[in-house]
Amino acid sequence: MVEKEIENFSLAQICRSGQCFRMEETEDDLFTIYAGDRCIKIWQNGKSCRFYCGEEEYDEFWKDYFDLDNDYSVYMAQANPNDAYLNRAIAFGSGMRILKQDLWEMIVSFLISQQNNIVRIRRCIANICEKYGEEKVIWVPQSPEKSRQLISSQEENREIRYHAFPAPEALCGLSEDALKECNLGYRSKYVVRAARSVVTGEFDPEAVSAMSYRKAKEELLKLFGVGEKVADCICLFALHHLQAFPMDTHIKQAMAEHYKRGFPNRRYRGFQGVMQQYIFYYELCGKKEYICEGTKLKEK
DNA sequence: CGCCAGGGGAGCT
DNA sequence: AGCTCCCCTGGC
Repeated sequence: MVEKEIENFSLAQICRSGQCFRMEETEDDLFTIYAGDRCIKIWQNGKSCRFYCGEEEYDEFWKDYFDLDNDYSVYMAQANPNDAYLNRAIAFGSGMRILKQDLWEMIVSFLISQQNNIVRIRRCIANICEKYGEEKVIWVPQSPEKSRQLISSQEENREIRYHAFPAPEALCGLSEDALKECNLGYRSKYVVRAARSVVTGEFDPEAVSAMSYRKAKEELLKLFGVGEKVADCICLFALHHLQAFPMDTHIKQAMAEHYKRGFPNRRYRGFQGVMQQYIFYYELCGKKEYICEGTKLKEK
């Protein structure tokens, strides 16, 4: 059990931001996050966070995963004071983080994301995890009420079974259409071929992780089904290349409306991706009329 | 049934 | 860079 006070960190916002498809608010203020073969429950009320894991796991994995050593107020403060739109977006998503997710998982997730909506992307990923991911077990407090108290004895805990994200080896032997059963549609062959590329060594995640943004993107673009936008999403959400600026339909729309002369890349050199994420989240969730209920947003 | 949109991509010019 | 065509599912 790890207790922290964290500034500019909102699991609710990250959850809705579309960079992570295996994260949900299970109960009020209680989040469940799956990452690779891990799973964690986190309770958050404002700045107060309670990670249901040991100090060791927090230090060696989750702290880095959520980019918690990085001070995002530095990025936010860089916004041009005359750019009212960007400042609105930043204020709306002030708890945003760019996660450091698993490379293989992000390749598959964003291959699936193309011509697809977020609800269905989540379902597709849940399907392939359930069918091809290794079964895992963790222990969590048995009820939301109890989760609000500190619990150390394991008898009071309850086991949770879940499925890890499938390894490339679990998918490389499938026929190209096999994942249509998981609702992937024509994207099935992209995922199967990507798995083969990894298993044959043609695409080496370790090596790509060590590359610069340019080189990594170049390698990613070699994968069948990976184009500009998907490559940039992977660079941003797995490799933490904060200069990557994925141009999806929402962002294109925002650019056309608010940055007719192009996004000021000079000004935000090196962290355009962070600004992109504030804008994306604002376009996705900030436009409709919402009622705020704690960390939850309800459509009016 | 048709139509279209959902965080595109490949393969051309 | 811009165009066409391709691809699949879900909602109306």
